[in-house]
Amino acid sequence: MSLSGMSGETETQTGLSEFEAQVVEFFCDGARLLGLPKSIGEIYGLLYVSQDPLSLDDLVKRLGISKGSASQGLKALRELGAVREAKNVSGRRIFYEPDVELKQLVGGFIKEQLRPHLASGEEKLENLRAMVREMPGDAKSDFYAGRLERLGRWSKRARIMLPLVQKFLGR
Amino acid sequence: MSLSGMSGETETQTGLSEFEAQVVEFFCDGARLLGLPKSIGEIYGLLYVSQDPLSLDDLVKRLGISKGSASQGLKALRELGAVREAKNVSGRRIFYEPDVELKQLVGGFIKEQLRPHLASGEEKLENLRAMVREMPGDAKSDFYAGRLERLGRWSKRARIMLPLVQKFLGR
DNA sequence: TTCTTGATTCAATTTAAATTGAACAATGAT
DNA sequence: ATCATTGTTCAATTTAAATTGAATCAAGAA
Repeated sequence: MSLSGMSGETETQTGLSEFEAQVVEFFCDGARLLGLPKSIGEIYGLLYVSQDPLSLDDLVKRLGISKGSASQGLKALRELGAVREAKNVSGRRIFYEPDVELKQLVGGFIKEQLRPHLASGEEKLENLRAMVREMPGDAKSDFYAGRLERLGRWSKRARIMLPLVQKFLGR
Repeated sequence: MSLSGMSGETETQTGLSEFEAQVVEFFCDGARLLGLPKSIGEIYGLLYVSQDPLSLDDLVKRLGISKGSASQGLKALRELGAVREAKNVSGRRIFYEPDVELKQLVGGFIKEQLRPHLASGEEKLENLRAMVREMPGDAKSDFYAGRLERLGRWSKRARIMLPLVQKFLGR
């Protein structure tokens, strides 16, 4: 409990209060868990704990990260639908605020991170099936076919599961 | 379609057939998706595509990985409950086979990977709540309290969700 | 138009994670 | 007991990923 003046903080301040730092760390852990770079967790975390939208420059100054990181992180977060531009009062500088609806966050993550991987997996699985079809029908190819069938069931489960998860978490 | 002799393969062979290689790669992708090292995907993948249990040495030779990697990878897979020792006919060498029940795999992953992280998150969240309680009750601390409340809801959702996912995927 | 400020890009660097392999333990055979 | 074989550990290395920052681009302002 120190860095941030307890009173009139402008948005030009530097560093984080103890509380802010801990929230940021909390989201870092979250990012890791999801396989995202920690800078993304930091950025989202600071936006999450801030009452007012922040600019790229604010993020750079307060988190002590580079402009490059901040820009790339914000880009990723926009693509995930986890942040949006706040409607802009002042000049041409863009301010960001977090989307705090779990529903959106989960939806974006599934759409941007999970689905593509699952789709490429499906593809590879189909290739494997084709390879087994080419094989002479012996005991081994039967074994392979069985294994692939099982993989197909896993994959199907995943496809059914995702919308359910999404539905459950939305609202 | 080349490396593996189409006929009498002993378990001492080297390298992977095209089919095996593709299955192994499939599981590598899966491992990445789950945030696990690729060697773990390779090991599980090769076990998955093998009719007979394999020893650490088999894995080293066929995957071309080091003994260290194989040992550590098998350890992790055992802890996840993703592989088990096959009952041992021959000498003191240990042979492994995969657990191919999605239910077990998911259960192990949740128990070993997810739960610990979620638990530590809960802890940090509780710390944050304590910090807010210490704050003077002004507009900002109210804002913080609101944000934390929301985080608490996310966390609760996750706690409810996991058993459901597990139940759905098991059988 | 040029100048200034803000944002993006990407090659170079740094950091973190996974892998190696040599040394060490453990276990069984002789 | 010793020897031979198998498995583990962990410091050093390699590899992959994230971060930096200088160059570039874009958009108003003058």
